[in-house]
Amino acid sequence: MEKVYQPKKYEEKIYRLWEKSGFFNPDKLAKRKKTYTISIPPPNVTGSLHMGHALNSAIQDILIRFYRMNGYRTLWLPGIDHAGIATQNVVEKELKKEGLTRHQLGREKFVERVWQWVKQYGNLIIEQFKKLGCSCDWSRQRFTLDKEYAKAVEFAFIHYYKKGLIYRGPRIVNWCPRCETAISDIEVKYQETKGKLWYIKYKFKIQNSIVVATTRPETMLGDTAVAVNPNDERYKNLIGQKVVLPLVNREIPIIAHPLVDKEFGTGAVKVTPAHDPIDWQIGKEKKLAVINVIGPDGKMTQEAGKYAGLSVLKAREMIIQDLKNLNLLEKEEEYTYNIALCDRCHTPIEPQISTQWFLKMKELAKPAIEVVRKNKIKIIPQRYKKVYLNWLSRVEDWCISRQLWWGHQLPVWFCQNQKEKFIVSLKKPLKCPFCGRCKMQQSEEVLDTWFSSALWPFATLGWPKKTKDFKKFYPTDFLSTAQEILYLWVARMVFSSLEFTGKIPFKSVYIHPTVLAISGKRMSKSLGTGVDPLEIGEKFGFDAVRMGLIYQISRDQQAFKFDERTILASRNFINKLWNIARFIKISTKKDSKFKIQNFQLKSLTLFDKWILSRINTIIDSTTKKIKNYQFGEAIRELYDFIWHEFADWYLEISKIQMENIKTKDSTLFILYYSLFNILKLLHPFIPFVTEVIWQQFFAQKFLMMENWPKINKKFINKKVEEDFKKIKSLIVEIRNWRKEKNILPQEIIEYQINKPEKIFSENKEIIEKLAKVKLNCS
RNA sequence: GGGCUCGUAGCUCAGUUGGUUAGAGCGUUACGUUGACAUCGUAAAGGUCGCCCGUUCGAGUCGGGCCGAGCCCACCA
Repeated sequence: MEKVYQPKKYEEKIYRLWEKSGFFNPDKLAKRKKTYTISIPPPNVTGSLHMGHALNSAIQDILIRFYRMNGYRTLWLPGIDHAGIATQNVVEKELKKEGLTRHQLGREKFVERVWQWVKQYGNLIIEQFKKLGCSCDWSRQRFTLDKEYAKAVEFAFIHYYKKGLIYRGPRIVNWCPRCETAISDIEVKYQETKGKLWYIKYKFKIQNSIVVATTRPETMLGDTAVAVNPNDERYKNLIGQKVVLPLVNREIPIIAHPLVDKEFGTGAVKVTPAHDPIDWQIGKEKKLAVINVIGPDGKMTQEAGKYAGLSVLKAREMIIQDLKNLNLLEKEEEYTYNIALCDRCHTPIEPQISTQWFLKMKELAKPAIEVVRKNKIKIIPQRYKKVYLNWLSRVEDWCISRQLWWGHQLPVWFCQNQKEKFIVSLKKPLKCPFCGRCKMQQSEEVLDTWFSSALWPFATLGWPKKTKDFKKFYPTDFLSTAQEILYLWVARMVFSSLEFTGKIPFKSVYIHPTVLAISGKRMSKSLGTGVDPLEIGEKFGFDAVRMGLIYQISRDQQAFKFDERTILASRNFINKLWNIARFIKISTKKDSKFKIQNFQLKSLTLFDKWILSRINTIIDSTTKKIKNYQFGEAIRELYDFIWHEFADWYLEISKIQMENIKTKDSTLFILYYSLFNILKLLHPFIPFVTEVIWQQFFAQKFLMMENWPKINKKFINKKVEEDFKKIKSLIVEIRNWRKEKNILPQEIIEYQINKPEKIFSENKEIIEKLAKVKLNCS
């Protein structure tokens, strides 16, 4: 064994050995009865390992390794998400470098390109998981667009449709007039912009007027109401009356709606259901007409009358001028607001009405609420339970269609002659049931990525087929994830699972803390605040990355600032562990007659009894802490114990005890006993180095497959621990005395222990020697 | 705007039912290459536990208020 542990020399080698052993695969553990299953939250295929992944996979691997050592048949099922929008964007950017757009390529060719990209780069993150030591069963790896998985997705869609839970209808979407596509909320970026707020008079038929404030006067052409807050005293008596829309001369009603803010502008707001999400919602509730005045190309439509064909900005200019001329513009103010931009091309978003597919949520949400309310699924930390329940209890219907090319195409077939007629079917119908002659065409749309990942925990096990895996490993035991996808993903898995399997998808959900930059800001590439776990791993080893991250989490915290110094501290600790093992190995070599198997516990010293008691206490608390998901607490306790009790004290004591023939063998035995238990306790946290050390002692065996230590209660002895504390303070006393008298360590001048306790007199020799060891300053 | 979290040593953080002298790592200072380890050891300096009020024999810990930092969600005419 070298003086310094070199992770680079061992980590890859050990991982290959593990993989070769086959023990990541539960089929190799078939004799075991109890199972423990985790489905990995599938990273995006475009993804690269970031701190969140590193932390999350460390957590999952700790549990998998812990339960594997506890005799469970463990399955950690890995996989990757096709991540619709994200992936499509990446490939589009690639194309752009070649001067191509996806439209030039055509759908089929484009999708082919994406697959190529996936094959080339899609496995990068998997390799990175391996670097971290994740003991996933790679033979069961899944991708959300695999053929089998795609079937499950279509099956789910058809099931919902047949049950009447899926419907088609108009909805307002974020529309990018440059890309000419609807984009998702995630793709919309908000940017603070200085603009103007215009106050426009809408006149009543006879006299007076009501003034509305807007940043987008051009949309007024599509106004179908003016809304005020129902509790606004100023306008109460106007509700129900009509005003004349300027320039257009259409009569529109004044309505009341709680979404209107009394404080904003004049407290009266124009309602344009066709071009604003909130207005759309108000319009839906109040059954207002929807008038489209801006087309998909960003130009004014025929409905805009004399402004038709103008760009939005040009129309705005003219309208302001016209209003001024009519003396209908009361005033204009400087105003700063968040403008919605397309993430890709920075064009302002034009909300547009389009036809989309929806999943009715009300009925599905009910059981998903129940299982969490009744703690059938436990959410940790508990406070997220409220967040989950809150969201589900007022969830709206889920828009599941996306106008993208990369994803699961809807299993919906349209008649070519009667464009609005369609059937829902797994296979392409041979004959069109509507016109009887056309070749039916599949819907061009794809499903929201989350629709497929909602099926993840069971679809990865072969559902809807009743596979052996599904029967054996479902429901899964544990899901660990980041807080921001509690609704996007977790809630959706819960109701999907209840609907399709009748079971909960997992027993516990653990929301891990967010890893922030040391500045306290979110880690993000675009902010330049990201820290790359791979770089740090190359520098300090991946055990250290795992341990350093875990070291920083505690109880119910929601975030922590990533501190590289904990990785350094972990690296140092790992080296300390290495040298503890090295010391024990060297000590054994000196005594070639020693055989651990032959040894029996007898004639133990106080110090032996003390460390035995401590180790068994630690076994107990580490076990409990891992079971309770207190990973940070567990590793911090192990760190303190191993360094500051076992190494600082027992190892020093053992050197003295091994000089004495009477205590030599028992001391060596205790050293072994301690080391082996320590290695086992640490293995889930730092699997590589513990395995490397283990193999220094047992070349043919895997620590990964060893039994988790069992607490031996008869070793726990509080009296001994108390006695040891007393001895410790006596040693400090002696040390200080020697220091005062300026006695060098090698000088044999004895301290007169003038205390009557037996433990002092009985251990006089060791105490005095220890005091010398601890006195190493001049 | 809604929800949530945090404020303890120069920095990053522990401190589980309120109870002696508030801990660790890094950093700083001094000393030390003692056969496991300098990725180490021994020690030292460094804290009115954000501020105010309350409950209590007793508060870093419980309650209320204030100030400050940040996370998540929603996104505003």
